Formats: sequence, structure tokens, C-alpha cells
Amino acid sequence: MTDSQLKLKNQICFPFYSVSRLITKAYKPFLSKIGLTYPQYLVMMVLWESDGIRINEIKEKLFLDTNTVSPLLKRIESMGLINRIRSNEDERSVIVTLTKKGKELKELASPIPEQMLEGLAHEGITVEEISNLRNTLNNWIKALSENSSDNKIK
Amino acid sequence: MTDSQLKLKNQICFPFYSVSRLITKAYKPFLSKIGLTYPQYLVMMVLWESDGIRINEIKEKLFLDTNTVSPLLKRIESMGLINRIRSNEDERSVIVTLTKKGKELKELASPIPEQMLEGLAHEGITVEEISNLRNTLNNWIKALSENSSDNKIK
DNA sequence: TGTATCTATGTCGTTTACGATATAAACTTG
DNA sequence: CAAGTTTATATCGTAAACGACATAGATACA
Repeated sequence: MTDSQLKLKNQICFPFYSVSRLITKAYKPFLSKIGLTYPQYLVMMVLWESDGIRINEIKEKLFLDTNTVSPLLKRIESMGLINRIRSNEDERSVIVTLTKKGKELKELASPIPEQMLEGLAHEGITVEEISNLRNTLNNWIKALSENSSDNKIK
Repeated sequence: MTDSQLKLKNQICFPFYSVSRLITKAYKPFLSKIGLTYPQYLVMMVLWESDGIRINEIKEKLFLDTNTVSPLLKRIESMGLINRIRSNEDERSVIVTLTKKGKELKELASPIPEQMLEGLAHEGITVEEISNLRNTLNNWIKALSENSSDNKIK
């Protein structure tokens, strides 16, 4: 084996890492208008879609661990967008609900996906390409997250 | 416009964000054996390919800013893998060179790409798919990084 | 030549990620 | 029912990312 595989341009992880960061950066001007970071926006999207869920469900939907989600939720709570209430059925669980302000933010956020798609179109990236890519990436997520749960069992 | 676009599963950025994190996690067992984090591994790959370059070139190859690269290089330097010398030609620039230990680490790192590919193959991801994806992602990087340099000019 | 601008690097503060560890509640099983 | 285990959440420490700002050297150009 040559060491050409150690070259940056032959890596597969590096392009993912770069695109992820560059897209997050592209979101920034839109998100800073509504006062959210990208991970905070993800949490809010989860809650706009299903209000009143447990932290555990948020964590699983975002493939994040509690040590990332806990402080993230605390910051969002301190912004007055959510409330955290301990569940009655299971005293270990915490239920997260949207405040009035949190619900209202959805209106401000609603144009963002469209604006992002326009920006990508402007860079020559088509809706078809995005759609194909989404399917491919979802397969990767499935493959990689199964693998990481194997690790947990181990 | 419906708000279905605000749903997580219809986002394009979220899969990138997740896959990027999940792949980095998949690298971890291999990288921790040689004592590197993923960003440190990226820097080392750049240097194994072109030793003695300026920080500016590292920064551009990785699409990172100095405020990320500077502390990263300091940590790698404190591990004894690189040296930082101020350039004679341009006193503003810093040249980064590999130490003996840094060069030797390349041997330990060389099996990693192959091992990662095997791991992905085990999850049903083919070499062809990876190759296609790499081309697609490189286009995205081109599109998105041009865009962000536009922002700098603005 | 002097002054304004640009460039390369660095520091500081905040937010993410995430490994290691802690804690309390729920579950399991002898 | 008691002891061990699992589960849900949280805290702590470290390393990235990155915006804002600082600084010294190089460059431009009046």
C-alpha cells in the first residue's frame, strides 16, 4: 500500500467535516437574525415538530449525548424559549416544552430553509442533487449510528 | 409554503452535521491509539504531505481560521510532533516543520485509512459510493468556500 | 518618506462535542 | 424485599470552532 491514502484529498471524512462546517457557516447570517446557534436551531426544530418530549428523545433524534444536550437545553431555557419539567411518570426523565416565545420563534425561522436552498441553488447545487444526497447521507447515518450503538454494548 | 421544510428529516445540513460527527467518532479508536484527535490528525496529514509550510497554507487547506489553527498547532507542538519557526523572508509568517517524532508517527498512522474503509465496507458502504460521494462533496466545498470568501470581501 | 491599509498570526470569550464520572430513580432477580 | 444493574440526566475537564479584537510586519501610494 502506498501512502497516497494519507493524503487529504483522498480522505472521505475530511470532506464531510469541511462541508458540515461550511454549511453551518452559511446558516449563520440567517440564524443570528433570530438569535440561535446551529445546534440550538436543531433542538428548536425538534420541538416545533414535537413539543413536550423527553430530553432522551431529543438526544436520540440529534444523535447527541446528554453531556452535550444538557447544557444546550439550559442555554435555550435561559433564553426563555423552553421549559424543563420533571416527568411524573418517570422521575428520572425531564420533559421539554416550548414557551410562548419559543412557539412564536417558529414563524421567524420558517423562511430559513427556503433561503438556504436559494443560496445553494445560486452556487449551482440543484434540488435533485440535494435530494439524492439526503438519501445517501441518511444511509450513512443509519450505518454509522448502528455501529456506535454496538460500541456501547461492547 | 408549508412548514414541512422545518422538519429535521427534510434538512440537508443536519445529515451533514450528523455524518461528520459520526465518522469522527468512528475514527476515534484508531486515532486514540496514536494519541491524536481528528483535527490534529488532519494537520499531521497536511504536514506529512508537505512539510515546512506556513501556517497560512495549513489554514487554507483545512478551511479553518487562525483562531482555530493557532491553538491546535500549539497543542501539537507541545506533544513534540512539530516545530514552529518564524520565516526569514516574511517575519509575519510562521513555518511549521515535523520533528523526528512527527515524521515517525506517519508510519503508525498509515494503516488507518485502510482500516476505516474496511469498517465502512462492513456497514455496507462500497468503495464506489465513497468515491462518488467524495466528488460530490468536493464540489460542495468549492461552492461553499467561494461563497464564504465573498463574504470576507463584502 | 510617512501614513494608511493589508496580511499573518495570536489572544480572549462563548458555545459545542464528548470522555469520564456522579446521582437518583426504576427495574431485575435471587 | 434487598442488592445489583440499568436508565435518564447532569457535572467537570479538555479540545475544537469561531466571532471580536489585538499586534507586528509588509505593502501601497500620496
